[in-house]
Amino acid sequence: MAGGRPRAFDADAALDRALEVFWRQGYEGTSLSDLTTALGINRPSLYAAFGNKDELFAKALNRYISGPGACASVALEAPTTREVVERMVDCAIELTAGTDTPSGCLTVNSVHACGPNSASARDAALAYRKAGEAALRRRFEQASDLPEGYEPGTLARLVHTITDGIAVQAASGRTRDELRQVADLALNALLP
Amino acid sequence: MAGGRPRAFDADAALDRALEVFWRQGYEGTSLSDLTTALGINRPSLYAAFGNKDELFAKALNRYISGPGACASVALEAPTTREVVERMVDCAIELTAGTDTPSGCLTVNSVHACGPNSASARDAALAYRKAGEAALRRRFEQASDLPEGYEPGTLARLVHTITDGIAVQAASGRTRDELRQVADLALNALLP
DNA sequence: CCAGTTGTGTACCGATCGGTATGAAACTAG
DNA sequence: CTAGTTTCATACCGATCGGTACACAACTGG
Repeated sequence: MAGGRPRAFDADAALDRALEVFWRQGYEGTSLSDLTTALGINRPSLYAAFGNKDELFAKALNRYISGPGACASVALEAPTTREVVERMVDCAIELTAGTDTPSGCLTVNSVHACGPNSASARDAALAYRKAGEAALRRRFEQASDLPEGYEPGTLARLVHTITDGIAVQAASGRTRDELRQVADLALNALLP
Repeated sequence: MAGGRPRAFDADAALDRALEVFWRQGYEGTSLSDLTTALGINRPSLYAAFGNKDELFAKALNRYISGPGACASVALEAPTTREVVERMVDCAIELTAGTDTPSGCLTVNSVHACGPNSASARDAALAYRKAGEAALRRRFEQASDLPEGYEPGTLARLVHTITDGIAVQAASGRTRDELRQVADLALNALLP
């Protein structure tokens, strides 16, 4: 049992770069050549380290959720309903309209990859989205300060709808400050 | 001056089918082979009638805006601010979660086509989106019943954000009835 | 009939797609 | 050193991509 030739690149850093490419160009808009040039490695190394394109996307999506997108699950820990929603929306704005990262949301983008060869990427994104919304609903179900007439499931869906909308707006070029105004208006109307 | 061989297909009906394919699969997810089989014509006929893939997409997008998406501009004619928003949101739900048409919104989908060869499709979608939002803002600017503290531009952006979110939710599989509940909650909070 | 024009069908173009075979290079264990 | 193992680099695979050349069919005006 010997350990062969050491790999000449940092797999973690490479995955980060893959995430950035998928985030900017989407699953369908990213080719293997785009990936190999961005990662600075050649094709066989990519396949040996990450599997095929679908698996690499799945790993990048994983990193997206647990890295820059982690604020969404952290937001659930806020004490009040209002603060949960507030942090959730703030997270969406920073994530999708931040200046250091591509515009838009990777999961929202991937939902719209509906070509015949994109089913696996789309399904992976849908699974994360579904789980995220279920967690938000559970958080509201356990809340004691939910305003009268607000159903947990419906509120969760509305918040998710708004953060999705923010992602689309960010992908359309809307700036962070513009989205903050929109978010303030929505928040003050929804949970005054 | 003679009129050559008559074309063997209905160009209008073909364009409708092209729209449906782009709507369901997105610009990047739709190949020329998908189009020719869906339209029932062969490649040279498609190119002679509609130009290249980009031009066909532009024409399909045009038809989308002036056909099923026309409810968005009709909504602006409603008498009150509340009704404008109400119809706008209803339009988004019917358009993106209707049972006779593909799920999701073509312009929202196309914004997420950000591969290197999709710039023209993306730009066309962005132009329509920008124009639609400007029209909504102008409608609110001329409104006399705008609630106090509501800025026309911000409200227009929020409504657009919500309709975008609805489109994403519809593309994710959410049903029309679920979206109606979400829309009701949002509307009652925003314009009680 | 003929000439001119326009659409149709087939068969093809170079480029790129995702994915891989192959052999040399770089390491570890003995 | 050698044997075994893993990675790297090149070069390639069939399939599909968007787009087109070309010959023939179907029409109109004379």
